[in-house]
Amino acid sequence: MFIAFREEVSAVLADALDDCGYPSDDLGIEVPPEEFDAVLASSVAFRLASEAGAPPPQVAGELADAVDLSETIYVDSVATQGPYVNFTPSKTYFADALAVREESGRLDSIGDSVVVEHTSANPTGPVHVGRARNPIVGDAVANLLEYAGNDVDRHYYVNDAGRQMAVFTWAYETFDESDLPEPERDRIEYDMVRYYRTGNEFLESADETAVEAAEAEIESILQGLEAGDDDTYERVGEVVDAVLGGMKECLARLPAAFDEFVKETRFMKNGDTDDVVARLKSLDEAVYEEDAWQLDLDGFEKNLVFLRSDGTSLYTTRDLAHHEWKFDNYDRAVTVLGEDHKLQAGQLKETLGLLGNDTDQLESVIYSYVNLPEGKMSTRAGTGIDLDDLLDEAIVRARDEVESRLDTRDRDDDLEEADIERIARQVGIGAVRYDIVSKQPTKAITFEWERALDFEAQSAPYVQYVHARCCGILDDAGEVPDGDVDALTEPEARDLLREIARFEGVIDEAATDLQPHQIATYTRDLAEAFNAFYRECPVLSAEGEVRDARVALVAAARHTMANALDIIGVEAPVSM
RNA sequence: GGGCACGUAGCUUAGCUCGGACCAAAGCGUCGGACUUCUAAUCCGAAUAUCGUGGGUUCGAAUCCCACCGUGCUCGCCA
Repeated sequence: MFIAFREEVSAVLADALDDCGYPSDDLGIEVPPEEFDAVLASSVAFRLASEAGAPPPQVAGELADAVDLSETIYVDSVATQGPYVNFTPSKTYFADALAVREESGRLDSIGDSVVVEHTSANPTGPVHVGRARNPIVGDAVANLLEYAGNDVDRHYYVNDAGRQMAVFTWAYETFDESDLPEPERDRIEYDMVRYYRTGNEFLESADETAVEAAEAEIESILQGLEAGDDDTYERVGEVVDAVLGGMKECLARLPAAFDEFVKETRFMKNGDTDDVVARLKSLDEAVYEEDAWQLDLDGFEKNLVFLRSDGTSLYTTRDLAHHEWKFDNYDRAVTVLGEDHKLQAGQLKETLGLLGNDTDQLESVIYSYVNLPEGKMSTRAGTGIDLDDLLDEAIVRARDEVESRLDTRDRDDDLEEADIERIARQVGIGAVRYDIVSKQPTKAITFEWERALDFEAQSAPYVQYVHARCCGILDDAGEVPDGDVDALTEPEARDLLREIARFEGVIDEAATDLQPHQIATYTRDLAEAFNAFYRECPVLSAEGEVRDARVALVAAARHTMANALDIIGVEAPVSM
């Protein structure tokens, strides 16, 4: 509806401008304020005024007269309001909005295959809140692109060949269970991270000879990986797979699921990294300084080292091979990454271009880390709030809320223990996700328990509640009739239809901008429109055509809300 | 110090990419109202803003440009 409406407006307006002898490169199409009936408007008359030698309202009138609506389906009428040219929707526009169900917001396939890489946290220990934006934003970006008609794969790139993993492997093989503190939680990555922390502590505080011996062992692990030594792969792989297994379980609680975990060692073993290194060396930008191969990239503040003086590759070297593999297999590649990786990402893209790749197909979504009031979270140092703890606490608090509301609850549907548990989980985890996904990712967040777990505010339960209300009405309404849009005469019903019709446009724009927070903003607009309708238009007590149409509208609203929540990864409760 | 990002009511944010009906929109908090009626995790109303500061471009700037201030990130043969 909205997208077709917009296309119709563009077409008829461009024609009208041509007919009047004005340039049609700038249509000035915008969304009018709420109080207008128009779905779209144009402010182009402002800019044509001086050329036309007439005041903007007069130009607007001339254009409105020239607009030909004989072929349009969704645009019903055109009118001027001062300097603005307003386009109002037809009955078909509202009727189509009333008819949306499960498919609400899903755009036609555009046939692009897209890989969304997100999270990709090093397998060093429990997922902490500092990085929690990554899986939450990443999952939403992937969902969004899917709704926008792309064929999406979700990848987690596993850094299993870096120095960190070599340190971890050495620590795991060196220290004994008895040297370690009790694990914070009964899951494998909490068990394993104790080796990593103890190992790092040792490297920082042990005497020089002991550290040298340890470093020699770490170095031999890195060399083993570089040489493709099977035994080394196996040793490192054991640690990586164990820790990653636990992290997957944590992420599954959000839930964030992946189609593939791509290990960087894959691009070492198959020779791609060596191939990249050879090609990099032959570039004009390649320099050999201080025994290390580097790239002197234009416009970057530091050289990109791609081969250490000991001959081993670096993260970015392997990532180059990784991205060429993505380009071979997908039309587009989107990466969600923290702002601290921005410089590296810029160098990666530049270098991929030098290697002959079309870098237009690579896009990033940058987010800033969640910090504690006292500073950064770190797995190594053990400073940080574990995502598991945040989710646990969210569920506990949500459960308290559910229980405290049981006494005053109007609806007599007798919630069972299983329902209480379900609602607590949906609301608790939903609130955490919504809080994160509803903000622009570039804004810094300082973690505070009270704020992260605020169920008031502009929060998940507010929009989830609308879905639950819809489900409650539909449960009692029986079969959902098609409904006649002419029976929906109240402005609140019309406004709700407009919001529903707009959903596809919101998805289109949010997907183009890779900004899932626009969907979160939309859920609030939709919720407000529904609540106004709910207040003014009784559904079950209405009769005949009116009741049928209102039931259909509730069904359309319910599915639209469900899909909007689906995109941002927040569950849609059938009751609350 | 260089580069990048962010700065909007007391607090948390939307609007900024694409300037226009914006003398700026929400939530929390404050104050006052609405449940014998489809779930009150709801709704209605009141008060609260030099849109960081200064300049510029424009018929028009929260939105674009420049400078400055503040905060964060970054400037490793780490990732």
